[in-house]
Amino acid sequence: MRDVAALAGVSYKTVSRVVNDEPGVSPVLAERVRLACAQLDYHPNHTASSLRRRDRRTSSLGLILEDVSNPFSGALHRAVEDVALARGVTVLAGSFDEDATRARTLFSAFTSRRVDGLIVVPPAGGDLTPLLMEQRNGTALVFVDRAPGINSADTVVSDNRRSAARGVGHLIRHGHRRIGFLGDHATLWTAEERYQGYLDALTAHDLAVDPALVRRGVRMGDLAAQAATEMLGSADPPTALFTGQNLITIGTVRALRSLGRERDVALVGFDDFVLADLLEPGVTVVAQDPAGIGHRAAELVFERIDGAERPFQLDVVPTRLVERGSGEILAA
Amino acid sequence: MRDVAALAGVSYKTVSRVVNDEPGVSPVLAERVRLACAQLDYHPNHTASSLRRRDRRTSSLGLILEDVSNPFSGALHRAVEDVALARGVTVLAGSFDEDATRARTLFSAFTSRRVDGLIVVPPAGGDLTPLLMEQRNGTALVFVDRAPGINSADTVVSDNRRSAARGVGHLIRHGHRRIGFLGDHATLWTAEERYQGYLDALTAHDLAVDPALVRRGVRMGDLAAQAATEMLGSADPPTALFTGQNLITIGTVRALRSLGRERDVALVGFDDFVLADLLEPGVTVVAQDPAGIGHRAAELVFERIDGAERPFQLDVVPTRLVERGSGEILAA
DNA sequence: GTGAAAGCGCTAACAC
DNA sequence: GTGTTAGCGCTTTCAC
Repeated sequence: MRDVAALAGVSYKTVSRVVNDEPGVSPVLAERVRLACAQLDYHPNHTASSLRRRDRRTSSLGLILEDVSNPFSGALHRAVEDVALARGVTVLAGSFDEDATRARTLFSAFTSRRVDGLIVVPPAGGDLTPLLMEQRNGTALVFVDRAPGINSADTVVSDNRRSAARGVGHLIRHGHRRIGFLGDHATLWTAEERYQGYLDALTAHDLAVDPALVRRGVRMGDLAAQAATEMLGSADPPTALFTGQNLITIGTVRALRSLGRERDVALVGFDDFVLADLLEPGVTVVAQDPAGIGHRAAELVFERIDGAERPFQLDVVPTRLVERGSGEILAA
Repeated sequence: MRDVAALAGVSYKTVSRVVNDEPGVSPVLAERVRLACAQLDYHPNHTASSLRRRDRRTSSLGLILEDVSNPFSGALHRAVEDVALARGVTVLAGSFDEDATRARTLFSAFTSRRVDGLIVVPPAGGDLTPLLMEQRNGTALVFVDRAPGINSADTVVSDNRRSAARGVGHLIRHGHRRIGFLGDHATLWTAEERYQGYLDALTAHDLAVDPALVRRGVRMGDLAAQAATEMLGSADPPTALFTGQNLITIGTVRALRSLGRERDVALVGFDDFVLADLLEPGVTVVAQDPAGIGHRAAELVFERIDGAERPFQLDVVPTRLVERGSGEILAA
């Protein structure tokens, strides 16, 4: 920048004014400065500028996701990016991979870079204190996908419990009385919510909960397939299955296939997946809206960055029940 | 940091030494400093430190992808992240969405933040000059997925041409003589390479190229479906199809389904997709290795950051032919 | 309208 | 071992 000033024959500060489009520079000088910038291939150092700036803004956002390579995270990431881009804000994203230590590493990488805001999928069993301290220090904070127990930051989640109940209700309405539940570990907030939704639906229809029809902690597709196979092979098997997650649904489809019962046992899955409609039968799902979640989270984080002072809010993003065939199989 | 120094009763510099684990601080003082850090909830400002540092390193990497929400980009991103994390490096990622302007925006956001290295999917028709200038200014640069015409940076790509030839050869070996090609626009480097591979395979087996069997620029699934339908409805239809991209493959599967010809017309697709094995028949594909590409690209970028001086190299990551049924349908 | 000087949080170089 | 001073690239404050 010094070189630019020298070449343009103006002062340091004038260059700064031109670069930042500040008013009060004569057009002649401004043009001379711009020329010098181009000649020297000058690029302003954003990091130095935000260091000195009064507001300390870095125009960057940290995004702590479960795994940038899974479709849910990807869609959420993309939505955040789009909102951020419109404001000239850059996104730092990372995967914590259900590992609280890795989440901490990401967190400190982001805060040491002084991001203006943080959008975080809270790791199960992770300690949120550092996040909340940063929030008090002025970093905008929004939780997504999972609601931490405490009401201490804006939070955006899917309507897990009611949507799960709706999915199970759908099966009940198709005549099923024995509905199996295959879900993720109870320690995962979303998994627990969806399980509660399953229970809600059963009780709402005066159906008893049979522990033999509940399998939790079967996130891996193989585990899910095995659990489904066992359940269907039992003395008093279910006529329908509700699966609480993507990979579990897919594992279950595989199991039904290899048992040759995919047209016989009804299935509703939580969370959509590509090609669910091309399978035979198509898989009925409760579809989440990850882009909607990301979009909303970005809006909230920017409201806070812009200084909004209001109580913390919990936003619940609606889901859609997508009927494709598997969920409409009638009870025998 | 000043406050920490004051509280610990030491100088500015001593704090810096402790924070950076520099040798030559007495354990007593070090402990006092660490205590003060904890008490004041002090977090070093990484951005200020890299400003002053001799090497100017920001320990950050820019990643310019087509779209963070597509599975290929996601897997690549994740692989880069993992290599970077192991070195304490943070990744900034963005989607250019096949829009050269958006790519430029990302580029300048990243360079103004002084990333140490840049991993870039070069946009079709985009101007690479700014990237190459940054490279000369000392930013490590690696191109991925598409090889720009020029040999002016390390590049990591899939073995597009030969893999496509292999896929088409697979169909020929199953007795097909009339093989349709459905691909993306010729302006896309990968699409062109795959088309050339298609031609290679035909010529290698002394088969004529019939322009009626070639449709390019059908990236949208609908377009692909329509093109496939038309081709199969023609007077002298193909007995097999080779599709040059993910979405095109899926669109084609839909078309075959609605024509009821999925067990009759052979299909090999370029690029794998989830559940390809659960369709009936399973879809045979040439599977790329996006994680492998990302991993290699990250290695190369860090080699350059570490000061490696060697000619620019072009790394070609192998693909796998995954036989699942659709590609093994024999010619009538 | 323009510029000089101070200082953001930190590290480099060198003195003690 | 430890502290002092200068300065990274920039914006602020305030004087002209």
